[in-house]
Amino acid sequence: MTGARPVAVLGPTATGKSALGIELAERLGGEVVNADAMQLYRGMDIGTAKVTDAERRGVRHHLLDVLDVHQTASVAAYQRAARAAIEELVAAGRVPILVGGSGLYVQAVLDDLDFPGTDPRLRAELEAELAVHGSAVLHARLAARDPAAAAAILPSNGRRIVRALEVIELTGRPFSATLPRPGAPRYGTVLIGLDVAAAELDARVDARVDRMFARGLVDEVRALENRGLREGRTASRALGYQQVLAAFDGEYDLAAAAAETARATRRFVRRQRSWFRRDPRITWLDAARPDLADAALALARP
RNA sequence: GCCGGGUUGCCCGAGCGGCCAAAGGGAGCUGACUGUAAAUCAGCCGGCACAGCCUACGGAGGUUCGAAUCCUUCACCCGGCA
Repeated sequence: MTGARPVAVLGPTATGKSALGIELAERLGGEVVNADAMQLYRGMDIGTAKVTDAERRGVRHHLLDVLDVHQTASVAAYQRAARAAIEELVAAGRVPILVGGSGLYVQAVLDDLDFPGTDPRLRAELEAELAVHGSAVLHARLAARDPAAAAAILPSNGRRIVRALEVIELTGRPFSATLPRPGAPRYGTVLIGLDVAAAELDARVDARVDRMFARGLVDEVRALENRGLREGRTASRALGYQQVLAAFDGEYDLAAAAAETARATRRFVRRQRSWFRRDPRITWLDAARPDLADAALALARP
């Protein structure tokens, strides 16, 4: 019983977060809580580089495989489930290790984000309006009802405008369109960021994509297609899956799908960096350093 | 060997005498981000001593007040004829 604080392992994809998470869990007497939006899905294994049973080495993982591909993921639901899992672990004297690269999901757990409700019908109406009239029209409406939100959301960002209008409609209150500045992390969590030099990460991404295809991503996608992958708003967009589906549709061949996946992943890495970069609570470690686990451990229990 | 088509910025590609540092796309870089977030969206993207200048549209030369755009020639690529 170490009594160590919860740890969050963050950073861009392909830096080895999963492996470090398992190592920390072993050495701290903890369990892993997934913070990766796509690994929530059952059957999305190869393309999300989900850790296998063997790789888990007996370490328990939470919030993996909790959604079917046709279901739409939701940060709010994730927030509830992840917090519940963490609180249970803490109560049981186990150390929660939050591992993942979905910035918003991580922040939803560790920061004071309250997600107002949602209403499928209202949402559908707004989306229909968006499709017909365009985002500028909706933005004008937002400007009239919530000037602050309108100022923070660009007129071209239809998705965010729709959600803002939905919240205002539902709650009668303004929409928080800006992220809260990071405060003290919930549970006293220690935030550890993993990153590697750009060239090295590019190489890792290429290798990972090659491995995905070599290990049967195409078959995995085909199987998931039968389980409603195409109907899934979230899952069908996942890197690799999206590209393989496009190849099935004849947009390009599988070789191009692989190349496209690698490219899209690199873009994704950039967005992940720009998300995590501004969080001053994160202590960054070079994922390539040989004593990575020890360094992380030293941060976890000073 | 002859005839025709082509060579544009990191890549693809438009331009066909001035309004061209050169449309558009991609790549790259930066940023926003509260219920699809591996999503959605934005800015930058030849250089500099930056309301101007320099370099640049395969190479060299020429016509013109002015050329990526016209002419000559050389190189390479593609198609047709020998």
